[in-house]
Amino acid sequence: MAHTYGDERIAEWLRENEYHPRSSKHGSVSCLALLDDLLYESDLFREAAEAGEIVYEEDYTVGEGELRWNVDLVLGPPTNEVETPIEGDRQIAEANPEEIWLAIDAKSVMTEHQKARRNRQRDINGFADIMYHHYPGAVAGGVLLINIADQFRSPLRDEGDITEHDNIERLVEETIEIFRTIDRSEGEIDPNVDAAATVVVDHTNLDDDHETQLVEDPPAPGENSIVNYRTFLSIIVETFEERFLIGDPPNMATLREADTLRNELNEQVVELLHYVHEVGVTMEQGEVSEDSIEDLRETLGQLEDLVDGVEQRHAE
DNA sequence: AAGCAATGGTGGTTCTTGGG
DNA sequence: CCCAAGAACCACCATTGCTT
Repeated sequence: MAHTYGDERIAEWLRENEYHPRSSKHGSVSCLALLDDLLYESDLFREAAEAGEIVYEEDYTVGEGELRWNVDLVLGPPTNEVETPIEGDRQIAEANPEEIWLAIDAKSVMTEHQKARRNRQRDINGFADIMYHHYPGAVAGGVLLINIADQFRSPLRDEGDITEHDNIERLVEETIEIFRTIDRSEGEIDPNVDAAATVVVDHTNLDDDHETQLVEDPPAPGENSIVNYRTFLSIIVETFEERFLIGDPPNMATLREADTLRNELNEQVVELLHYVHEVGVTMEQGEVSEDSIEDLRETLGQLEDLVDGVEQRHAE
């Protein structure tokens, strides 16, 4: 039986269900469909999943406080020694992961594109940044559902209040462009997203004969665009395989440590600059105080200590 | 198992601001 | 005065934990 890819499966779901902005259903559907795509496309991943070496979890909370994020789908090695059995026809177990190796956030822009797209762009960037902070090296991807229907009924608005979009093609085109041009990590381990997909659908949310369709013609991204769903999928598969399934996975503990150390260095340099400035000002006034010299000297010493720490830890 | 209130995430909507 | 962009708000959904 032929495999149905995630973009088509989202469209199928929308064809049979009503879209509700406050529901997490559509996001869940697209994430699980993507999970099936990964299992289908990557032999290495499927084998690891079948062997119980990788599990998945939906709606996973990363970090805490300000740096908290609810991730729609995460993949990683399981926490407990006890192997969770694989249930259902999906060849991967659902369990709590020990580390996060791959994280997917699903977002949608169904109406009010003008305003919503900037918010979603911010979400995707924030998501990638937080993932990098807690799980440096984890592959981060975003799936963005974009509606191109020129009419849309929002369940949040008053009955009969149908949103009409003239110039919807231009809006969708610009929205895709925003997600095409957000910064990517391009194989590096950095606070950017590894890949993002834009899935264009024609969905009115009206109970009429206008059937929901997956849109693949322009302005929907073509196969050679990095926001095309299938291209997105291959970038995710390639990055994920190379980083976690071939050879030794990166040591996240070391990466996290390096990140805090780098941040400390940065902070110390900023402080140093501040005191350099202070000394400069007092020199202009012709009255260099012993205090400001001492502040500068002290900060310099602290920076030196940090550098020593780096050397001890990392020099061979 | 069923009912219920509390809670938090979500994406659209409204309000505010700023530039022309 | 108008429009676009950003911030703040809000109504609803799903989930959880508790009680019956």
